[in-house]
Amino acid sequence: MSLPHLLLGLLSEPASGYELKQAFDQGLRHLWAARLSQIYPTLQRLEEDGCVRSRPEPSSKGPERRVYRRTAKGRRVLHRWLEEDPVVGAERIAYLARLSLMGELDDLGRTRAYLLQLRSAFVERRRVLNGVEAIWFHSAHGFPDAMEPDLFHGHLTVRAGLRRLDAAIEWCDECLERVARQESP
Amino acid sequence: MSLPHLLLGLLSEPASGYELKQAFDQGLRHLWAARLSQIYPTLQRLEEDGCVRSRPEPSSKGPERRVYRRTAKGRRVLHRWLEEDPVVGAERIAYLARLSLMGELDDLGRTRAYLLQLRSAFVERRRVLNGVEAIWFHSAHGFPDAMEPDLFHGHLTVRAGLRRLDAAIEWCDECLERVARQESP
DNA sequence: TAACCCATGTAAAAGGTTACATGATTTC
DNA sequence: GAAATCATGTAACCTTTTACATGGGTTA
Repeated sequence: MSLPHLLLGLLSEPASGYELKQAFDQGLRHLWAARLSQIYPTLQRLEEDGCVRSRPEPSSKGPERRVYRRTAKGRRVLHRWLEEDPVVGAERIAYLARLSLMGELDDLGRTRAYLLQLRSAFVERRRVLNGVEAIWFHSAHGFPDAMEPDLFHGHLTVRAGLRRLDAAIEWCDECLERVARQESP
Repeated sequence: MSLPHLLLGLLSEPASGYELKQAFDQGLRHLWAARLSQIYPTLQRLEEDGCVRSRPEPSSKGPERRVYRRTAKGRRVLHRWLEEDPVVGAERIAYLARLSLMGELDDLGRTRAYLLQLRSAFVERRRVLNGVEAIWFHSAHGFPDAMEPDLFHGHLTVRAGLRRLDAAIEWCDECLERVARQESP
């Protein structure tokens, strides 16, 4: 749906497929995911379309790398995509879809266990994202009100992640209380 | 990834493909989406696998319907899926992924417009979900602490949606303030 | 010397969207 | 008479996952 555009966006600096995968895992991992087996063919297609150009370069460690650079056309395609209106309401939240059908089991103990697992996963993710924000705080000039555009926008989405996780954890607590009330009225 | 399981979950009552689509649009629309062109073949595959059985039935209005029923095997498959551990961290949030790359445009006016569009979309969705919760309140026996299992679990996910939307709207406001400070320091 | 990281890919299958095709009934 | 709703599907295409395949260099 947008992997080619995301790759173009990450190619503000020249990078290999392997590095782009790492950029996904570091910068976008709470927003999107991509496997190497998807990234490599997508880069090839972007090159066929003239949005990137690549050339092999020797690597300090390991085999030769293929380094991709954004072309003028790639930049135009990226900007056109960035200027589109936001798409809201297409999210899929598998763990909630499953929860909403768990009445079928008629086992509130199982529901409680599920909610507790969700809660600890959220707490762990919040811990990690807090660490990410701390790195931002130490490394970004002008934090928080005079940052470089790339860092500023990246930081906005980190804040979104933290707020979502806080909300998710509070929701888990609300649910656990309601399960308790439902179990022993 | 789980459409067959979601359809099995929605088939607590016999239903046609068309009705299952409506159930998606009403009950799961803030968690998952599915098109009719995906639902019909998936039901056929579930029937081949012995998880549902179908028979044609006359319709009061319009053409003949094909009504599906869950089999004992379908029930077992569903329960096994419902007992799996929750999968967290696979969500894809396209509008945030795009925002995180919008530094490329170097145009805070565009960022502000994007955030305002997001905000009003969230406000509208919250309005709709509040309506859904009001229907729950009026129609569910024992609301909120002695509800039927299906309704109870469905309501938990409505609460999740409302909390997320509240968090998303607050986040938009935080971002808009930061954009303003970034623009005129 | 084993495990891990670097680095690139291909192939098959599954999941999902868009477009096409058809036709009856009800409501305005 | 037109538009919306009811109702079922197929075909082509795109996206994503899973599994397979290869091999050099670094570190414990």
